Amino acid sequence: MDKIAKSQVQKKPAIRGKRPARKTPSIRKEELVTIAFDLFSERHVASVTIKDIARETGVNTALIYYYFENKEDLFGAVIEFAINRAFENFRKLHEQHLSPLDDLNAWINNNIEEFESIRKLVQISLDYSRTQKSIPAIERSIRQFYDEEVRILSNCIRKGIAEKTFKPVDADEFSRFISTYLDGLMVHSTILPETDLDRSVNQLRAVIWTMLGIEGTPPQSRQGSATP
Amino acid sequence: MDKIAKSQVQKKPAIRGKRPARKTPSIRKEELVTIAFDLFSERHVASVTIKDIARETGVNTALIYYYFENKEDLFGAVIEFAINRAFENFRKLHEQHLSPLDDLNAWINNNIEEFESIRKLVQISLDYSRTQKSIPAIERSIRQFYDEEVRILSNCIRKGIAEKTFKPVDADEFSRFISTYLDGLMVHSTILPETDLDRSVNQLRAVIWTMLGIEGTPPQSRQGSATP
DNA sequence: GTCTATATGCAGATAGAC
DNA sequence: GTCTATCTGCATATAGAC
Repeated sequence: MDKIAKSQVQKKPAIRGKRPARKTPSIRKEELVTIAFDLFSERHVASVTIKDIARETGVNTALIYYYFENKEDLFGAVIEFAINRAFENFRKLHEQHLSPLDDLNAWINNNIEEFESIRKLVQISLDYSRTQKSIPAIERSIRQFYDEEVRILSNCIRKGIAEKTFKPVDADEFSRFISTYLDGLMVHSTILPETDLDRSVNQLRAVIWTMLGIEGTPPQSRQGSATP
Repeated sequence: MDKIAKSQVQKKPAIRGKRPARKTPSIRKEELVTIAFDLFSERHVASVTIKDIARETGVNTALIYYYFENKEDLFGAVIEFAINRAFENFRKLHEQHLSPLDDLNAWINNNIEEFESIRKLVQISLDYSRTQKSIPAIERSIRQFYDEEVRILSNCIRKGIAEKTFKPVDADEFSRFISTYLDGLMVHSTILPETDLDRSVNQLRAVIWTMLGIEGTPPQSRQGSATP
């Protein structure tokens, strides 16, 4: 009884928070990683200071070193986080749809929906690649991300070809082509912010439809949200 | 006579160099810009120190401040330099070839030949875009670069369509598509260094040939140099 | 035009209180 | 878990000699 009471008393003062409420490690860590992810992708690691991240998160600089060994460690965690999130996203695409065409459309739509977050991931991967540092685990993750993206698309195309709804093409090669184009789109939209995403994706659809000999006009994305 | 002799004498002591031979301002400046260009594109501005550039150029840190106001100024000069060089390169493509098909091939080949230097330019443009700073002159240059690249290609496609050697497509839109794909390729080859450039370009050719309904198989790039 | 020497400031990182 | 205070080192930038 006394012991329990005591332990309760012990907890109370711990809960009385200062400015930023005391959070469980995992929450705080995730919070830091998410914010660092945004900052790093927007401005490059070297241009973002630990203080920037701390300020943006609303915590003190030193706290970052409580959760991460150093800036590089944080950067690693950020890449890992971004890639894992992207992978989770791929899972949606693994739910088997009925037709390869539906799968294809789902794949494209997913890329539109997740455009911003994929763009950030690509950007950070690019920044990482320009680092001299070599962290095998991260490199593996990045490769896996691209492989998985291409694999999903490639499977769907292969299936379509087998079913004769798509004209025969080299599925792997063509998937890589599409993936590369999308990367280009990410870069373009960063360099030229006025880039019309919907138009660019519609153009991609036009090419895919022609290459795969799909009948009819491809579905068009409209500007803004999906709501009418 | 005397005046001429005197001017010759004046020059002599100037030529007596220390470790790094004294150079004319324009040479040195260009040298610094070229080296900075390589470093910035490989490693991002913020990760390259003035000392790095000085060391690589074989001069003293302070000399950089003799030629440039500060690092940002140097960065601006680097972008300007890179874009101008790219523009000079475009001039080749303006020499009118005989057929649109030759023009198209020339355009693609140019992109292969200049791949490294365009990649660096794209990389630096991307880095610049992530800077908060807005230097209108630079932004204009970057836009002009993309516009020009697309314009050249688009003209050639338009001509081919007029001559009925190409199937009708939206020339501007399709040119932008190709340009975007190439940007993607630059990114890809940085992130995934094992990227097979020739294969990727051949795949691009396959798509272009299909989209434009060009008869026969497109010319294939082989690995390595053009020599047999 | 190029160097030596140096000021200055700030970013990354730690110690230790609470 | 979070903060205050502080050290350290290095990068940008300048002054001034040659």
